[in-house]
Amino acid sequence: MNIYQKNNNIILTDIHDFDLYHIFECGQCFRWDKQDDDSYIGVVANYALKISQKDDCVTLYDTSLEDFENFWFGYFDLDRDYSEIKNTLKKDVVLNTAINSGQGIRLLKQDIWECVVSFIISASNNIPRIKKIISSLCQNFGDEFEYMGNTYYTFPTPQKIASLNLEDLAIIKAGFRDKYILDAARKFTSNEINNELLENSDNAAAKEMLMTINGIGNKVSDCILLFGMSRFDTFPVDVWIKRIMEYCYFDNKQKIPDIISFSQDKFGVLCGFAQQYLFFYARENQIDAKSII
DNA sequence: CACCAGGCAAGCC
DNA sequence: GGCTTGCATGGT
Repeated sequence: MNIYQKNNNIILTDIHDFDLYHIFECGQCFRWDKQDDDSYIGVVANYALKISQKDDCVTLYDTSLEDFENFWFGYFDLDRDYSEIKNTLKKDVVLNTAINSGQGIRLLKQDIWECVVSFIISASNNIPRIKKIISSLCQNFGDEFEYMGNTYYTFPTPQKIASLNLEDLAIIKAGFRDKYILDAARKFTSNEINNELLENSDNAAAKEMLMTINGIGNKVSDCILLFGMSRFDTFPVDVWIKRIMEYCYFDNKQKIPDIISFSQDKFGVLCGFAQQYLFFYARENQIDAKSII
């Protein structure tokens, strides 16, 4: 990969294992929106970014080299060799197919708190509505800033959300999840839970801590570990993953804990990456209940 | 063809 | 089994 600065843009050439559609549509994030010209605009931390791609050339618009090196490089996980990961996983025939479908997936380095709230909202919900609720949360309670002539909003802090009540939060139409969001904010502001405590815990202890929050169970806590804490040995199982695993490996119904232990045995420290390739493959090919015998 | 009723969607309690 | 909300779906 080569990095150039041109006008106010950062241009990456000869980039591999990187595809905007694969990265943003594999279920890990909710604040990136595809534009009519196939570029994406998203908000991360206190940055907004427009990013486009043509083959092995990627452009980050109106961004300094400093911000790229200090922030976006890490966010897009550009220091990791995905070719090596894919070569290992491709030894499995199912993963080989899944990787051919979403070869450009990368695991984004996301914020723990944002993952906590986002995946609470994801429970029993669909992606367009998840995105709508999160967007409304930010617009109503985040801080406003400008980028390329448009207004964007940061993700509200635990302190900001903890200062709200259920009536305030009703405006985002999260439904029964609003009380869970408040509980999460209270536990993060009281430091009953915080990033440092989580990062100093092993997977089991971190999950246990997260699951003291109302609205966070096994699946949501696994998503927080994988997407917010880089715990790549976790394998979140939602209905899509359950279906594709049953369809490709078992040919019948399975219990979720059995699917998890099967995957952790099979993919080891790479099972978080495997999960993303499988999720994208399942969604792209609409592997649904009808596909299962 | 418009309209409505019932089902259901990245789970959790 | 219930939970909020919004929406695609099929029936009227």
